[in-house]
Amino acid sequence: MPTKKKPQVTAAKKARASAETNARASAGKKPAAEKKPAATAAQARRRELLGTAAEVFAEQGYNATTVRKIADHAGMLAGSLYYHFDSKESMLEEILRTFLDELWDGYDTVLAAGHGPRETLEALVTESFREIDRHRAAVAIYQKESRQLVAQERFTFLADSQRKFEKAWLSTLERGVAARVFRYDLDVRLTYRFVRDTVWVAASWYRPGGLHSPEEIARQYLSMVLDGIAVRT
Amino acid sequence: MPTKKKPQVTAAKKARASAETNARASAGKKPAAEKKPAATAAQARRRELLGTAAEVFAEQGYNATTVRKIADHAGMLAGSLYYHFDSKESMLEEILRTFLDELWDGYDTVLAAGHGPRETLEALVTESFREIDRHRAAVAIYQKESRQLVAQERFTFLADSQRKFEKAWLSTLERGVAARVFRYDLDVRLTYRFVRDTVWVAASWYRPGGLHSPEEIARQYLSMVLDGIAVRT
Amino acid sequence: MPTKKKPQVTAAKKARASAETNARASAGKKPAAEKKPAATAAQARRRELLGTAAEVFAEQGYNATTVRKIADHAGMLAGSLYYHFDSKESMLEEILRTFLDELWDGYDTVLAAGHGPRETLEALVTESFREIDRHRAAVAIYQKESRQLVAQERFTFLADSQRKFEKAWLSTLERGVAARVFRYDLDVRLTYRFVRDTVWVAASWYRPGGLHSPEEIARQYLSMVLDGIAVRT
Amino acid sequence: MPTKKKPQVTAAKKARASAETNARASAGKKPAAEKKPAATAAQARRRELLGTAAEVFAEQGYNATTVRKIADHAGMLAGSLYYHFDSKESMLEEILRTFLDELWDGYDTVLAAGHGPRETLEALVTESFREIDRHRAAVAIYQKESRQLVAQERFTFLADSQRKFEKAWLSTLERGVAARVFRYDLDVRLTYRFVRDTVWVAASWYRPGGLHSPEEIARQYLSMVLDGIAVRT
DNA sequence: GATGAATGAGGCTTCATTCAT
DNA sequence: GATGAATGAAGCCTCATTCAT
Repeated sequence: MPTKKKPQVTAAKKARASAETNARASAGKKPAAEKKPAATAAQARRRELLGTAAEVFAEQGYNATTVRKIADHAGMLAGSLYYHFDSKESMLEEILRTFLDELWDGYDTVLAAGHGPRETLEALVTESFREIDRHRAAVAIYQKESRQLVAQERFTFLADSQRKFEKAWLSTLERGVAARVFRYDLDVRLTYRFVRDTVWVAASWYRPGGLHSPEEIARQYLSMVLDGIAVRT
Repeated sequence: MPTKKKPQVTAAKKARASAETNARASAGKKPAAEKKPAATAAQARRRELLGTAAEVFAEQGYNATTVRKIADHAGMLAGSLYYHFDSKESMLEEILRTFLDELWDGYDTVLAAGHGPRETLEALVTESFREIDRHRAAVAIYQKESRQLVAQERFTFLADSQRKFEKAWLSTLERGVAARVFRYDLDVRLTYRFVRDTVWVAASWYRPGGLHSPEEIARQYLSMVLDGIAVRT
Repeated sequence: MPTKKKPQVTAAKKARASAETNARASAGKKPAAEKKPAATAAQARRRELLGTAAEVFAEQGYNATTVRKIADHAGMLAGSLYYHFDSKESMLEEILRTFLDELWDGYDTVLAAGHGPRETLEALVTESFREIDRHRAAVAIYQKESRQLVAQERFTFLADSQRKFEKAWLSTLERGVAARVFRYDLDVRLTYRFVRDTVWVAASWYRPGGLHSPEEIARQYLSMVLDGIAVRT
Repeated sequence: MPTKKKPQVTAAKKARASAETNARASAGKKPAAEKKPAATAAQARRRELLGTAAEVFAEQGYNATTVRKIADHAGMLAGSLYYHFDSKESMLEEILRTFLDELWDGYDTVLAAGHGPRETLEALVTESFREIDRHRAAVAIYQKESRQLVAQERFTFLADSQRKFEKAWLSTLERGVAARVFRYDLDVRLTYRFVRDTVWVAASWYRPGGLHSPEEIARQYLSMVLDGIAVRT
């Protein structure tokens, strides 16, 4: 993986420029309207393509997904994707980054709310299922590929997120044990893995628009995780 | 596989013959005992190579694993693997088949024992962790790749196993609910997925020879699954 | 061939579309005439490459011809051929199919003309030498490889052609014997082989643009086949 | 094709030694008997293997024939063939040399007999069909592969033979034309090719032990070649 | 924005050949 | 004489990527 030499201003610039695009254009008042049609159209296409790519990555696995398959799904030729993106890998990166950004928006809000440990855990689980609902493909990709990816420089942000994630959960669990809200005899690290996996693996079978809303699934999961499946005697 | 005519036939034969070979070993005499060492050595090499391959597949993912990487780990050249196996895919198949065969040996014994639902569930979970202990790599591969593989004719045995698996678990859970051993308000299918994932995902982080024995991990998992992590109020 | 989804589809389509393309060219106007150049250019390239491939196959034998050799002759890299064709084998198939299609165009015309047996034989031989002139490489390939190829599903069309071919010749010879135009003491099958080989083997030494036109060679061959090389006594 | 460095005395020596072997062994009288059992057995095995190889080469083509296929037909493993022969190519060479040696034994006898041109031609054709009968596989191989092979140093003996062959036939034909035994209006080179091909291609369909003896087929071929297939008017 | 054609690296597989046993 | 295991070169094919149009 030699570092890129070609500027490739086109795609990369556009991506980052698009956010500011909103602000820029002729110093307008009502900032939301009029001015971004061009940039927004490009942005929309970009998002659309990333959605398609995510779907295919999730379905077939990143390595098994050829750029051609993505292009097919998007109704264009493989080469054309390179007008929009630097590389297959950069698509993957953007998909995962976008997902994690949104995930942490939600998590940070929850963690900042100052709930008790049980409420925090409930809120985190519920938030997680909401993310699965919104970013099913990205979550599935994350589950399957992140272990391999973290080793690459480009994807170290995954490791950062994982660390933050672990910290949030562990501290919540520890707070709960200390507060005698959670059982004192738990191996906290084991429990962490248990809850974490339990939640995220759901992305592998969850289909948005199914029978249960994310909140409902969260409720049931929480019921099992908190109270167990055995009848209380 | 009617196309090939390679020594694989020989090898495959040996593979199947090996069970008896081992059995006869203890029976001291010398009834044609001389020819086994060769067959057994071949068997051993085969198993060794499959073990290596499984390790690499689990580590890097099947698609991302090149035949050369496997060969490197085995200390030989890529082409040499083809003396022992038909293809990369056939290695994968044999790894998964061997694992599932052993898994079902254990499961079938449990299911045939006529335990009550809770004991059955406990025994299945314990058995599962034992399999994870013994076939960690194969389990990890199974987790990551089986969804893509089932579509291929060659791997339909995965689907068969999945069906059997689902049936065993669902019926155990249903028996438990009927017997009021498990909570009546559970969505059984959801619970099935919950328990299933809960157990198998462990393969992604479990390292044999670590602090906890499989039985101990099983006990803790069961404790969480059955009684929940919340303090009983 | 349901596996592939490559541009070959496009290419193949073009190939079939090309006949009409050529026809329309002379009709001066401009009814959507702009899109053809592309299609025709692709067609031309395809034909060019097949011609190159046929040359090399004929020269070195199909098996001994590496994809790289073809690419070298075409001034490109081996992998680039796969933009135009599915596989080495599919090139061979297209070469032979194209040849046989044209061959049967000619033969069918001859056979439908209602000539007497001697005239039919003369016309078939002449037509054959014309085909050798036009498709020298394909004929040579056909001679050398068809026996091995017919066994493959993909090349059963060769067997069909062979059957049709045999029927046409045998019936012509039989008609001739019945009409006392050909000697009654001939073993018809042996004669069939004799004439058939006599004609087609010429492809192995014939060089188009040489001293003799195909028609002239045909005349000499016919003279030998019909009247023998001995002086009449 | 780097020149061999390894002595490989074994196989090569044996082959050449075998002829003298007869003479050697304990200065015997009646030279034919007793003494060669060992050498002869080896010789026989060698011949047997070459026969097998020739069969497979003829059936599948030299390039498409793997050493393993030959070994399979011979009931041994691929590596074992290298005890008997230096290489796949040396097997091919020996097959062709043996065939050509015998062919020229026959031809030389015919040519030295001082027959007239027509009788010579008849004798050569008959002799050819006898060789086809005896060496069908070798003839078929020769037909299919010789063009590619002559370019290689090792197979220049093929070119020598071809030259001799052409000379023998051309001079016979020319003698015949001069003697007004053959038609004066023939293109002699064309006729040469015609007759040559006509005869040898028969190897591609001839099956020894069929309905017709080689002599009978020769008679029919000669009848066609000399007198033509048309009724004389 | 997109297409069509090509590149170049690399992947899986085959195969003639070697050699210790 | 033969086997079993391995080597190393080469073959076919795939795929991310580039670029002129």
